[in-house]
Amino acid sequence: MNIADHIYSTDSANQDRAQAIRDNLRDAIVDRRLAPGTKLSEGEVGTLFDVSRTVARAALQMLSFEGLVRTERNRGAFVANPSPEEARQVFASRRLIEPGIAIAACGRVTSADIAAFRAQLDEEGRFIAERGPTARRSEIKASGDFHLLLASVAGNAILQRFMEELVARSSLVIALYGRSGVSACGHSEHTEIVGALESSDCERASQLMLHHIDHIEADLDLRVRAGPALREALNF
Amino acid sequence: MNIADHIYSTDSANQDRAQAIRDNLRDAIVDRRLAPGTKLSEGEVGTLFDVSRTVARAALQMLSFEGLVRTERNRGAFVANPSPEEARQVFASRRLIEPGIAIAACGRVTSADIAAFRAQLDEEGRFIAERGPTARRSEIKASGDFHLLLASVAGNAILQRFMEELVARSSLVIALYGRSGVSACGHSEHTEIVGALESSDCERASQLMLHHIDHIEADLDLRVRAGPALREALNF
DNA sequence: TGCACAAAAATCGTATGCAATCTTTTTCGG
DNA sequence: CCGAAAAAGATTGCATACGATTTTTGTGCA
Repeated sequence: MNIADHIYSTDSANQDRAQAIRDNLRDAIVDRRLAPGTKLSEGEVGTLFDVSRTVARAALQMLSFEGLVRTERNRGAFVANPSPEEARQVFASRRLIEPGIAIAACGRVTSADIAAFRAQLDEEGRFIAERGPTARRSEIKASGDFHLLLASVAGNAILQRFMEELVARSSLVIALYGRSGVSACGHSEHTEIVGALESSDCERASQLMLHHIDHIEADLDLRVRAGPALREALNF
Repeated sequence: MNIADHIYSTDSANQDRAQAIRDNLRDAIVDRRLAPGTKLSEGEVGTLFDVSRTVARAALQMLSFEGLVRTERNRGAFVANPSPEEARQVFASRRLIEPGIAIAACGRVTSADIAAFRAQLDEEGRFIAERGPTARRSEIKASGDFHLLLASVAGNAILQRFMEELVARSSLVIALYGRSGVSACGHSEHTEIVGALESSDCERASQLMLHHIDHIEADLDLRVRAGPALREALNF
């Protein structure tokens, strides 16, 4: 567990240290520096971030609300290990919400937003071109960030938060059940969506988003495997 | 603040006392025993429920995640006072999500579910018939419970949680900005929705739900008023 | 009387301590 | 040598303690 090498610096006026720790841990979970099932003990988190157990505990509680960690009474917190059923629910939720978000974003998008999308797409492309596990992680993260950017453009704080949770959980799911790298394919789809936004073709943006989600889910192998079940049974 | 007269008894296998307190407070907020803006100090909550500040604080943190209380650093927690803009976002989110939930529920509904819906509708009707503030509160709660029941039938735990949050926040919004009692109207619409579910007319159920939400929102008066703004400015 | 400023009280943020629970290791009988 | 019970160790749940910040109260001066 070598997190905490990013010093969660003066990064914005953080009301809470707990929140900063949560953000750090979430990033670590989302891009797989922390594998599903990993135990996150209050004490360890506390020492790593140099805070007391109290605040470490608060951070873990937040992550548990987001579904990124699962806590068991008197046992502790673990990075979530979503079941295939949970994975399906995550994607069902996204299929329901994201096309609507695309439409909302389409109705409000500005040229500045388009520029931000272009920058985001460039970054995605860079990571896809690179090799190595670090680039892979960054690629997953960037791909998620595209969807979060779209959600922020849509201008609904509640839906944005829902999407933050869904995107984070999707990353976990993809890490666990992802088959190939649909990455390149996903990237081109992102590009198409931005194109639709730019030409204010909201209906098309919405449809593209729906298909995009379908493609991502289609790449998953959600058959129950002996491996995870066994690991689960043995308490990991 | 005379809550805690419901003893949150041996009610189910309670994993956490904090969760029990959260549920209690949430109910109190949703049916207006706690008015928006009310201060919820950690100490007071703690003594009321006979726990330490630690666990009271955890409960308040949960409510803050759900958007039912707003916490200000070094100042404490207050029952949320949603702005008109927030209110709009709550209903925009519901318009996006609930029609889809109706469709999902329609595809999975069993006869046992239908019976549960009927029972729920009966209860709603009872409270509408009654007079007095207590019945009013129960009526608001029952109306929300209808939507939660629908969400549970839909069988997606994630969407169900989202709906729990949205319904709770809606109750706050209605309490703040509700004009009349659309209650009777809402009740008849609920009945229609159950009818559509029973006849497996998913498309109709979805449309009815959409209109239902529109009707609820149409009953709100979301113009910015001097009153709340002033109270807000004066720190309440 | 009214206002500014200071002291007091209340409340929050956080660390730490203790009991309860779970996990691991040790020990003992077969 | 192996398995089961017991002890030791680790970790969580919760309460409490203390400094920091905010709010309220009290007091003196204009």
